[in-house]
Amino acid sequence: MSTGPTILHADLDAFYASVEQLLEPALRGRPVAVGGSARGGVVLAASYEAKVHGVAGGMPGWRAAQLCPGLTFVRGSFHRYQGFADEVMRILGDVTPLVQRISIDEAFLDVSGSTHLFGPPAAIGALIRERVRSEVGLPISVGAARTKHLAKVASQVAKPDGLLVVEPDGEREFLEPLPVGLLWGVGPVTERRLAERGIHTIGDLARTDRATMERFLGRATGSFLHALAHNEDPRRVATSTRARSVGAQSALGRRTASPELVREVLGHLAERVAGRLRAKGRAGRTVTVRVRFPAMRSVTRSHTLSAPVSATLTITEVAERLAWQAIADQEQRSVEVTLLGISVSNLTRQEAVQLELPLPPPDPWRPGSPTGAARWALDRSMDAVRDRFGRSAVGYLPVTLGRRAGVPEEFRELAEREL
DNA sequence: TCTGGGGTCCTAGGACCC
DNA sequence: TCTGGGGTCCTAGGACCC
Repeated sequence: MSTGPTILHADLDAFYASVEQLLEPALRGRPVAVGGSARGGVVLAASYEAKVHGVAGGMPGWRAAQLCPGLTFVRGSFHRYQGFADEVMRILGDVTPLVQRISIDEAFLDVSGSTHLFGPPAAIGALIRERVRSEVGLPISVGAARTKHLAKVASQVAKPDGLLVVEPDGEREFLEPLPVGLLWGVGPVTERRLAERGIHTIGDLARTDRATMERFLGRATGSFLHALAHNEDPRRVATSTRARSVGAQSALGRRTASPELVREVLGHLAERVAGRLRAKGRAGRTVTVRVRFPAMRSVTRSHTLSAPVSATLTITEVAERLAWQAIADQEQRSVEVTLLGISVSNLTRQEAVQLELPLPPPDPWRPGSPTGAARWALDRSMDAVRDRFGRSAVGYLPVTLGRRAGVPEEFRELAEREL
């Protein structure tokens, strides 16, 4: 049992934007936004030169342009990112087999068994950074500490392009002055709630009694943060858990919710979701639909079926019914929607012979449509055609969807990729 | 000028069961 | 006379992360 700072957190800096600067030398040293434009859309990633002006991921493009004159918008080379990230992960794997990848561009490493080969954690961190820089060409920050959580905080503090080792006897001193927002699980809302009580730093948080925190943050969050502020690491960062849901959504701009639009969008989303479920050999009992209205007001409606489903048409039908429930609840004659989404949860393994039950009697059940196993078999054969000839080769819906708001197809494909 | 897409987890109320 | 207590599932909303 090691007591040294043997957990490393390695995190590529402004990953998408750094790749763009690597691919296009003219962008180096300049503020870059991946995604969006000065007229609209959303920024998916920003280079550090843009971040110093306040540009951040998730920000509307027009706002980013306002904050940072001279910002260059690039569309994004989404088909390239996975390869660069995989290269980096391969380098991490050279240091230790104990690598836990937690997203496309970051991973935890347990290097307790590697120090006899590569030296102390600080040397290992430096080696990783040097190799990633020289062999891939990207900046990466590394934090080292006794626990995963603390290592992650350290890498955030080390950014950009830095290395920070927190020695065990310096942990309290390190955490004390840091803003609470650096803790995993403290977002803007929690940060504001804490600030209202005069709690700004992790030190402030550690001095607050647990009961108070649980009262205004909820039991789980309160006790969790209490433990973190005292540098206990109660939550295991989950290792390779199975997906609990599969979903897809699509921003639409601002469109009137016509039957044609709803059917077409939900049909495409169901095709994506159901296809991914079948590819994983899974199916789910709960179908959830999200409908977003102007001003970011969104509602969800869900329905749990008696048996798991993964057939495109079945998911489409349930989703359509749920979406109209949500829209009808708005009590307006003409309803505008800005986003539709479908998610399937309550997942189980898809058995070879699928018993996809018809919906209960009150549901609109199309008399002529193939049911249950027949639908699933039909989907499987269309999956096979798509595997050979591409996604658009065959489907239930004509690809007539007009120009929609939203991100390039390659971004969705990157996002839905398994790590 | 009007906000992406993929997820996870927590909370709270109600239904239902024993 | 007038209503326990615990557990589980479902639904809806929301915070958060990358």
